[in-house]
Amino acid sequence: MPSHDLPASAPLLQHLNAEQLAAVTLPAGHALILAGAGSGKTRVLTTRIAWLLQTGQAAPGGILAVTFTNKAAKEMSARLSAMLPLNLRGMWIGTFHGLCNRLLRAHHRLVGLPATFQILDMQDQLSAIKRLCKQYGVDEERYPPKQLASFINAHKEDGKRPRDIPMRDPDTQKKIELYQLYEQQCQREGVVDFAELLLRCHELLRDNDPVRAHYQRRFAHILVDEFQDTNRLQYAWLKQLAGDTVEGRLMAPGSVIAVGDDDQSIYAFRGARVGNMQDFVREFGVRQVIKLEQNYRSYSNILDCANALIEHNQGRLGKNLRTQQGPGEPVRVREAPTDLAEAQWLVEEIQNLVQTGEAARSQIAVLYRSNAQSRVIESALFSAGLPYRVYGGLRFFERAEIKHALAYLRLLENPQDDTSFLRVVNFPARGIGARTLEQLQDLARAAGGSLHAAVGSVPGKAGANLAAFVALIDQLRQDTQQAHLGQIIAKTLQASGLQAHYRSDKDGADRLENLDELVNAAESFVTQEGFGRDAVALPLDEQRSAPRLTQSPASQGLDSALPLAAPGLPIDQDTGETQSPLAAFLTHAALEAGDHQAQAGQDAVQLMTVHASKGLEFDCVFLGGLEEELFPHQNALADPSGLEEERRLMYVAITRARKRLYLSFSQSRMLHGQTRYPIRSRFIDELPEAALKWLTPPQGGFGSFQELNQFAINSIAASHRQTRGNSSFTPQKEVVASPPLPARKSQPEHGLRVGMAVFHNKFGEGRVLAIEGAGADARAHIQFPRHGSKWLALAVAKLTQVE
DNA sequence: AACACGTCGGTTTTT
DNA sequence: CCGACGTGTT
Repeated sequence: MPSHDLPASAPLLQHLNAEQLAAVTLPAGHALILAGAGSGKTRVLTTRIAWLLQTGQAAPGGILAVTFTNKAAKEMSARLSAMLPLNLRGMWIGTFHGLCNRLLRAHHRLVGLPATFQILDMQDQLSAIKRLCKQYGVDEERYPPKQLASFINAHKEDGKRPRDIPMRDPDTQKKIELYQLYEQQCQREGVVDFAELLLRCHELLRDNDPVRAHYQRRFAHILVDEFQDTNRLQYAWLKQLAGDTVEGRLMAPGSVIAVGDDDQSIYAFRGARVGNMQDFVREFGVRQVIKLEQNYRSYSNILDCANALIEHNQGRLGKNLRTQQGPGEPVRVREAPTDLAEAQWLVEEIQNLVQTGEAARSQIAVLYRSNAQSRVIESALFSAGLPYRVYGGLRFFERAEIKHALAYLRLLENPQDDTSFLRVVNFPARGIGARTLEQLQDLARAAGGSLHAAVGSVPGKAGANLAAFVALIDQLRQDTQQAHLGQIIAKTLQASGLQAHYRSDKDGADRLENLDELVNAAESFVTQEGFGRDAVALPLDEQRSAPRLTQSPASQGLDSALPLAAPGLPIDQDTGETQSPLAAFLTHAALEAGDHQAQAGQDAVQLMTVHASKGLEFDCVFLGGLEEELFPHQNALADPSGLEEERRLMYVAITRARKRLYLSFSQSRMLHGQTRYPIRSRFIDELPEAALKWLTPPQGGFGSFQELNQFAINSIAASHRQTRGNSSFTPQKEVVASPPLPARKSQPEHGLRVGMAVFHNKFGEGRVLAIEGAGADARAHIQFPRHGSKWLALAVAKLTQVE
């Protein structure tokens, strides 16, 4: 390895701009890199690592790079190995959960976990909680399992165990109790949920000085991707790894590089804390904040929109994207009369783009705020015969048949896993009914053991059936002792009766296929992991260098941890214990739910939520439904921080587009089976006119949010004047939303007049309060007794006069 | 044990 | 309007 060899590193640094170069070649120490959208963030991260290695400032074993998603981790690894002919295996590159899992496997004894501990995904966690609730006779109306799950997860992600939670009301106390019981249940069964992986790992580092010291020494270079999305616990975990805090100051000799963009923080709802960025600067004594503002993705009209929009947020770290590309096309804005018309227009526009060769289908994305919006768009695309692909939905390892198969496999590994036991004890059906299981659960609880252990105590026919199930599992375990992973799974599918069950099911063909795919996935997993069989992790002192050829392929996850057992370290002697291929595969299945198995449509229009689009880019982006209460979403409007997150979301959407951006909104929209008449999103009004091209008259219709807002202020003031002394006055939304009375009188082609009684299919009978506009833009303000007052577009609303 | 019916709720999502 | 889920029926 060349050391401090500038010529050698020169090609690596060749195509970097000044900001990027500065970030890549930062001297050791903590730094924050504010990386704007499309500014080459991943490139900087990977080049930084490559540069550290190439210049001999770091050995592979000294590097820890952490991301949120497996996708990001894989991309980083891929780009790194393309850059350097180096062995990546000593490096710790992975997700927070993946890395924590690795640490916990290596030190499972220290944290009191069995070597075979299994990971619960969200579904598993929820069913474990439901089971717990039934067991303890919890009123599921009062304490919905879903709510309990989020209570538990939120506290774990805040670093809190049951005893750390202050109990205010009896309700909270009950939840704390259940959290504690849930913990005990998990512990007894040898399972951990996602949040537990992080918390347990955090506690491992916190409570074991030599372990912590060891990793602190080892990971001299820590790099964090998407730092704005870290939660409290992840940040605390990073701090543990970075160094000890003495009198409030972090004594960290190493280097933590946090890369993120506060303007793209869109996951507060799941615990992300942008505040970690400011905290990081303060607590790590960061002196270097580097901004990557040069954008390599979009034309300037698009960036102008992004910059102007995000400018409306308060308390930003401050950043302005710039580009050397020209203005490009203007950003198109269009108002549609209905959501259906919006979708049809969008499809026509897409067809144009494709036919003129402007863009490939796969380079066109349709983004929306909520999944429900995809329905109309999908049907329009479908009728037009345009191939499309919808992101999201079930992933491979989340499919029911796969989860069933995995449950059998988990029982082979860990018979105590009651969640898995219950999932498959009677699937396929074995005549073990709910009554029997209730009985079994009672017995198990009384004995304080697992269901598996209690099977023998169930009398009669039911007991015999249960015993047969247990015998099946035990037999299977025995029969597969010497088998390869693929064989184990194939045998399990057969012996469990799963295969037979789906074969006899008239529409079980897909599921059968998926089960076959599971065998394939396992085989390719083994092959892939096998590459790591002779991997050596080089500790910083490079004392160990001998390949550990004796390890089983699947122990790859451990091998980097092994050399850490430096002399004097109270690390389990058994970290040399290899994980079986099966155990490794089960972990893999839990931590990586697999690809969204969408249609393999090669060249298809891409449909997804704005959230799902983060990190992606497309030549052409359509963003529909830009309406108040949809985007920004109603539920986010309650507090200013919610609105700001919506704005960041809009910012993310805008910055996905390379060449063309289309924004649209509709005068009416079907939602939850009700037609709504929204007004256009305030976000549209926050964009610079100069960068826009309105495809429909901008002032047509209801006017902007600002206008309504201004009117609201006036009208509330007016109402207050009028209703002075009337304490019961509350500004109703409908009142607030009424525009001023029309100054001009229009020709009433629609035949409506103020004061008239009308009938509407949905809202029933109502009275016309006001009419505004003419022709296609005509709207009436109508008071309905049941639904309050509504502004209806007369071109759209079906109204009939009532005598 | 499979099916039918009624109720309820309904942003965003990764691990 | 539409899907998930839970309860009740055959």
